[in-house]
Amino acid sequence: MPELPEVETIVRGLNSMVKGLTVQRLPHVSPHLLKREPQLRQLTGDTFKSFERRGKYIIAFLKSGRRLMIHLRMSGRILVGEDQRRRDKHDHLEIVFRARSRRLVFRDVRKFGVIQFVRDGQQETLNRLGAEAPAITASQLQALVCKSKRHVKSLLLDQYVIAGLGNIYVDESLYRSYIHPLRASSSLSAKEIRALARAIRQIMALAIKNLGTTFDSYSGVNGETGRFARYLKVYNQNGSRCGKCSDIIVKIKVGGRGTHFCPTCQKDDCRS
DNA sequence: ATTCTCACCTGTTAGC
DNA sequence: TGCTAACAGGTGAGAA
Repeated sequence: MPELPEVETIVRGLNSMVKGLTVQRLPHVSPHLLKREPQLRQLTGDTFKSFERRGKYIIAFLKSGRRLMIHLRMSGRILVGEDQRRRDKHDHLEIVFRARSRRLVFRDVRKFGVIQFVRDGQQETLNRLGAEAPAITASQLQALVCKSKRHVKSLLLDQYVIAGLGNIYVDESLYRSYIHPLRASSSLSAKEIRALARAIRQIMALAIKNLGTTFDSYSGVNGETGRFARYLKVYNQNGSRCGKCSDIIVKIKVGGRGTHFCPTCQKDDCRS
């Protein structure tokens, strides 16, 4: 579910609502989270100093010196509110803080989300992540793209190439730069690479400014929904008309992911 | 070595 | 209307 702009919105919300709070108790921790992180209950008594984002990861810095790493995957959400709401069947972690009876809930319908302390293995994963999508430059992208024959869509989804892009923003970036999703990465011209890098930066900036994209379930920590859906040109727009050429937006599968594009604006005639 | 496919889990929706 | 299959914002293990 959440891509970089959504995670960025959540991290900002955590820094405004949870920073400085001390964990009083954990009224609820699901077994599947404890299986991944048996020491999760050690959060009790610790204090959240600050939150940062790296790619789609949330990193919480704790007073004890440890760091907690959260990945929301497809359906994970973090909600912060008063400590008296009813527990949802998909709530897997509840944190009650000492001050102001504030409560944090980790909710995740599909249970793909991961919460664990940062150890060597997790640090290695963070180290290997690619450049941050909102800051990607044409020369960085050039170096990444030229070595691979993979479909450009699949390459852009690879977090170890560029960190933060997901299915929505890859489709939107390719549309904005007139590139067909099935193009071989190494076939992109210098001009196309410049356009793509610029599109990625612009779309990330606009999406962050609009608090991300909400279709149904995503929201920030206070429940506020993202407004970027109104700017979508191709994602989920199959069947409607392209805003540039009036052709019909189509949907295909690339690397197992639904992929939306304009067959006229994003020509596939030079795939290799 | 790089790249592709599938499983992970639950809910919703499209199609018969 | 009801059943079933396919699909969903992501990623990693194992196969090719």
